Amino acid sequence: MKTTRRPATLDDVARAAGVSRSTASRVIAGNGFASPIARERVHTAADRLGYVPNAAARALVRGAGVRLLVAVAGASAAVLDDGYVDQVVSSTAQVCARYGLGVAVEWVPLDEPDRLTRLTDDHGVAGLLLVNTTDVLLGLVPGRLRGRTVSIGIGSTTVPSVDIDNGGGTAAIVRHLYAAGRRRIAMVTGPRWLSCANRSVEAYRGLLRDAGLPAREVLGDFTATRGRAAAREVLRRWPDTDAIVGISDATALGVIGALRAEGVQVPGDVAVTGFDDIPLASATALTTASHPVRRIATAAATMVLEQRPEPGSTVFPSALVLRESA
Amino acid sequence: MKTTRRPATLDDVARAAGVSRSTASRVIAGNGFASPIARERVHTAADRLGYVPNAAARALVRGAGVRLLVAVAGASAAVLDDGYVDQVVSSTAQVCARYGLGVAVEWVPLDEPDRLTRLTDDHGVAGLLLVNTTDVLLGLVPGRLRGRTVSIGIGSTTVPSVDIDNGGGTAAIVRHLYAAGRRRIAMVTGPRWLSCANRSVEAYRGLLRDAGLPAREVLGDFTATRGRAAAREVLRRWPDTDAIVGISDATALGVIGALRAEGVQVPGDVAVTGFDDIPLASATALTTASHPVRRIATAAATMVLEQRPEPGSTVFPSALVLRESA
DNA sequence: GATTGTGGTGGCAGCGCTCCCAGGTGTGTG
DNA sequence: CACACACCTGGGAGCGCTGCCACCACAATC
Repeated sequence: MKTTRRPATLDDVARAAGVSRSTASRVIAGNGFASPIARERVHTAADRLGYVPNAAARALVRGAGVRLLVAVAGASAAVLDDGYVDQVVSSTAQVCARYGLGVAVEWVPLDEPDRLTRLTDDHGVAGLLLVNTTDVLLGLVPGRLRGRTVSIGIGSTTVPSVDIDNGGGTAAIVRHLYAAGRRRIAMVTGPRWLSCANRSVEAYRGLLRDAGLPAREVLGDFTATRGRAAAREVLRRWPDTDAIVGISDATALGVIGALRAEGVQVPGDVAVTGFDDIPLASATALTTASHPVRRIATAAATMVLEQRPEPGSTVFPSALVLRESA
Repeated sequence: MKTTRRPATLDDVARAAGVSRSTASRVIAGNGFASPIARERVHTAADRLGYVPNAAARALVRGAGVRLLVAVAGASAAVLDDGYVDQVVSSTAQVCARYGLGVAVEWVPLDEPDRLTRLTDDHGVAGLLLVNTTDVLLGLVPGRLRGRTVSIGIGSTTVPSVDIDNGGGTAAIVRHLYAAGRRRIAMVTGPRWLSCANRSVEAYRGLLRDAGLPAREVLGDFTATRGRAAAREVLRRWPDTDAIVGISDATALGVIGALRAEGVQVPGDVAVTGFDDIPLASATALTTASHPVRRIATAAATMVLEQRPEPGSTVFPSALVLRESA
């Protein structure tokens, strides 16, 4: 047993394997030539010594940085205290663990995009994950991080993205409502600056237009509070509405609360749908569309860490989840 | 504007300030002597150049590590995909961001505690946050990380901890049930190996003993599924039960589901309570006790990063949240 | 005037790693 | 048999930073 708690270094491994540090490095890092014999001996020695590469030293010499930054755009710092962001960060931290890296989260105020520049000037940043980002922010990604940046939810030509198929999910929902005989379908949308929200809205508009039905849109912001207010507005402007499509489950839950408070039956008088399939949705029997946040975040983080983001958008399908609210 | 994207180094700052690198280091790191004049000039130069210390280099020379490890003990890797762990990791990542560090999460299987040793042998680990840990695990924390380790939820003499006052929260719940006239109070407990769960159980036992009432305990595991089964067991063993205390909100929600399926009125026939006050609790009108996970995790992470964990336990109060289920 | 501080400073080694470069040893071609 | 061209290897520099050490100036003490 080793009595010294000093962790094994590459030198220790090289010595144990009877090769030079250079050769050991080549084998461990996996680039450059190395004979099968050398490879074998280095790996054996490394295993025996329980060798783990020193992330700091590696990052220093490679100029690579040592942590992945999750930058979340939003109106206030409160966006960070959110179940969605929690899942993104936590999944990312699981992936990072396998690479000897860590994750940090920071908020980028919508009205102060330069904050991103300051955050990425730190050469400790090995990669960038953009959440709820905007075109402005996308343009601010420094060259150093090009090829090490992935956006979640918002695509662009310069930065690859991983997305949920908001359009497809929303389309499935609207089609379901139509098939169930609903014809006066309203929607509580998301903030206009978020393109992923707009994809849902466009799917809704497209389907209604194809069916020759008018769109009934009220601006929302993903929250239940805003959903409540929006529901009342829908009722006031279009009293004959028989279905409300929520941009998110939280929105839909707010809508349902407001409707029931007004004595409107759900789904009897008005069907209500959400998006995301959060745990609360199954408990409240909300019809919604799935949103595999963990898988999306894991895919995005892996792209960044493997340093080969797939250009363009990688889109995960969203499945219709039928429950009682619609 | 700087055209080269190379970030400023300490050498650049020292040169701009007209001092040696040593002096600049002393000023920036804040230890050792430095004249007010030197201090002033270094800070000015650093600001002007937008200098950010290279976390990797600093960690390398200090032998300090570059990320905080959140180690979660549990039966399966699925413990990581959990809202509670998400919040801990995400809050920690917020704190870490301020220190130029990152977070990684790893699962430590209950039947393979040695995994922790392998994880902490990595000298990239700057600090350790133990979640749902056990005495065995607490004993496995290496000397190198002593003083840089905090446990969340489980205390010990060797490792400082940050806790929620499970005992106090549960006591408040049981007292409330008693005050409401409930006298045949059962409890669905947590796994025996988790001391934070046991604190709740002991508070429950103590209060019932003081009131001269018998305890009615069924083993649970924090999940809704187990809560459902446990509720049926309570009904079978003690059909006259008029209140069930759940170890968690998920447990309580399972209990309620099972009771209603059996035609038992909640809270009419049987009052049910939870613990944690998750979002679902307010939506389902569950009486519970608050559990400020974010504040707890932030406090724990700060202790680790400041390298001065308060010895013993730091306990956050848990407040009774009255709703309709009890 | 010689000694002992005491606050302030720069030189320099070295943390663990990667990668360039010079120099092997073998196999195929002119 | 000389040459080219593989493949493979070890030496060594150096990434950016900290902290030890030697040094210097100046004031206080003997």
